[in-house]
Amino acid sequence: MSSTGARVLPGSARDERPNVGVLLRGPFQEVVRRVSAGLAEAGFDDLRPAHTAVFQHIEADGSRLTDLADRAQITKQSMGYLVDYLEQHGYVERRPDASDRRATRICLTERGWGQVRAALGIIAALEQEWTDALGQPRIEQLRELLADVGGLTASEQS
Amino acid sequence: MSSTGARVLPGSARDERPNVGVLLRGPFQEVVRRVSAGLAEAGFDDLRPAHTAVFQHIEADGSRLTDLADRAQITKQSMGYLVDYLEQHGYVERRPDASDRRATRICLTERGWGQVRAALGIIAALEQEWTDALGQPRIEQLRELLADVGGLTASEQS
DNA sequence: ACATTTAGTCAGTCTTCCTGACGGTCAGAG
DNA sequence: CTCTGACCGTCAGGAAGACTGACTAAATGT
Repeated sequence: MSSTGARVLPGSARDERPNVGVLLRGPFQEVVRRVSAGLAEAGFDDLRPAHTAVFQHIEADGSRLTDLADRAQITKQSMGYLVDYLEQHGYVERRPDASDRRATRICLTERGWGQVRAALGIIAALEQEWTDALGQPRIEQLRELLADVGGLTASEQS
Repeated sequence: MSSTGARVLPGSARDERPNVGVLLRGPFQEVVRRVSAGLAEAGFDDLRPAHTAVFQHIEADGSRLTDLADRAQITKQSMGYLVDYLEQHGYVERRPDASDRRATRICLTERGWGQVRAALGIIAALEQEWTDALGQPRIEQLRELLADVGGLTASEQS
């Protein structure tokens, strides 16, 4: 995900102490790299980083385009573009929404579900690697701290 | 295979436990958002996220285009594009390299240094916010854990 | 001296986002 | 029942930022 670029966080090498931005970036981008590589290896080689925005936010019984766009923080047009691609490649399908004829529900196909399972498996494997290296308690601590920090800003958002 | 959890529902909300990828993404993107917003407010409103790649890797006495491209993991053409823009907007300047007439050194101007200081200040302020909310020891712990996890993969890279 | 490598640019393309405008649909008010 | 405004999704056009391939000029190694 080349678009993960933080805006102008300077100085990984110059500072006495790397700042939190730099510290967070390393592990985060490692996750991105591993998922991307692992999916390609598992046969899902027609997916690009941007498509994670869809898989990450779609609900089990299907979601509306507008909802997906909101959650992924992109415009509905951009989301439409991503969904078009995924539909052509058999990962999702559009179904009419029974309760609202304006809307369509974006649903995962069997192939789409396979991709989700694969991605979660890859992340679980990576977490296991980290656990093997640092020990279960420290990873547990890391999870907790990240959740706490994430919670600070999640509540601020509208 | 990935029947580990059998859970495999997509979406951050549906899993019993968010995976590490999701946990890392929140705080990381918060840093990105804050730096971006803060720089714009500080008058550096002609910068885009991609320019991070330059400021992050440039050395105090200037760097070569090729070196910057290598460190940022993009092609030298793409880096050239970014440097052109920053040069036009007064953040960097190209100087001939005394020891190699093929090369030019990309150096930060005074404005470029100002941007670097501003970005570091914004990150420091955010870290202080987190410290106020969670307490110094926990943030210290977080730094340490992130550094450890980052160290795992930094050594793997060729 | 000549072949190879290296620094940087030029040209063209592709992906992924954006804004603006539009047609179909829903829902509440008169 | 119809009007009006809000909402769902698509179409059209454009820009940013990355890519590949081909090139010039300079340095380096044999």
